[in-house]
Amino acid sequence: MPELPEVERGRHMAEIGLVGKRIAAVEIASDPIVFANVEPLEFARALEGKRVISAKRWGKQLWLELDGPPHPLFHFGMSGSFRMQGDDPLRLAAGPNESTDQWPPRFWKILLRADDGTELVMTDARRLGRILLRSSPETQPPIAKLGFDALINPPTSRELAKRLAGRRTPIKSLLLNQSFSAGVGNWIADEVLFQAGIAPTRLASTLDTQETKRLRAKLVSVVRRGAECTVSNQPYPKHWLFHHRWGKQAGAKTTGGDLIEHITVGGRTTAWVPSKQA
DNA sequence: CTCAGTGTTCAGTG
DNA sequence: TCACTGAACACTGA
Repeated sequence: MPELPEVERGRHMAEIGLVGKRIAAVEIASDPIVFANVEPLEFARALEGKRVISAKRWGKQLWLELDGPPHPLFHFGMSGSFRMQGDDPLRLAAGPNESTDQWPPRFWKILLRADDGTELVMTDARRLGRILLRSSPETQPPIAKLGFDALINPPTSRELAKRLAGRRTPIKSLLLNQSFSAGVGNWIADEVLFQAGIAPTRLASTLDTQETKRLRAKLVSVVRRGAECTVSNQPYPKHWLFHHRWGKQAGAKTTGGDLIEHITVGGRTTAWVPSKQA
């Protein structure tokens, strides 16, 4: 699930559920992969009793700023999400396997209980997610290595043009590079390029001024609208490629009736509309 | 049983 | 050293 909008949803959930409260208890699932060999007891002890000052996000990284270090940093990998008891009426944050009728839900990795009883968990079925502690999250890797976040500090078209110059890689690959544009994942890259009318295989350095302007505008609008929809449990706009791109269906078409083709770019399945993207 | 998959890392290449 | 590529990772569900 988690590209920038889904992670923003997690941040929002943590903001509503935890910010301003004290962490009364922490439960850690035994998982040396997701916790990268941090001792469960040590991890729990680092958080218990601390007050949550804010919930922050950069790209796909999400962290809680506590009233003292260290601060917990979450990455959702391919299948992670935050869940809160009683939240999520439309189950958008839950995969079909993550039934909401058990608590903590299947595949839970960490449970944070606030001093008012609110409980928030991170689940991760595929275990490609990570939970770390950082003394100063924003100045340390992995966050320190990330590029711009299209929701927080998008570049101007002029700046974007500079960063595109000399990059001999398909524009889609560059968009997926987190040190270039943090938070962009596979379907967002495809959606942005579709709406901007740029073929995913185009070498980044070959985009002209108009294309760069469109790319910049769509990067910002897709990410912003995507986050708004995901946070508020609303579906994405009906004209988005998103609704038609899954499953590699032969003959799949956009809302506008244009044929969708599936190829591989940068090692990832890529949906695009040849008649609209040059 | 096989395979794809909303992500990242790392060894290998040029 | 840098930019880039592709396999590997781990697991579920179709």
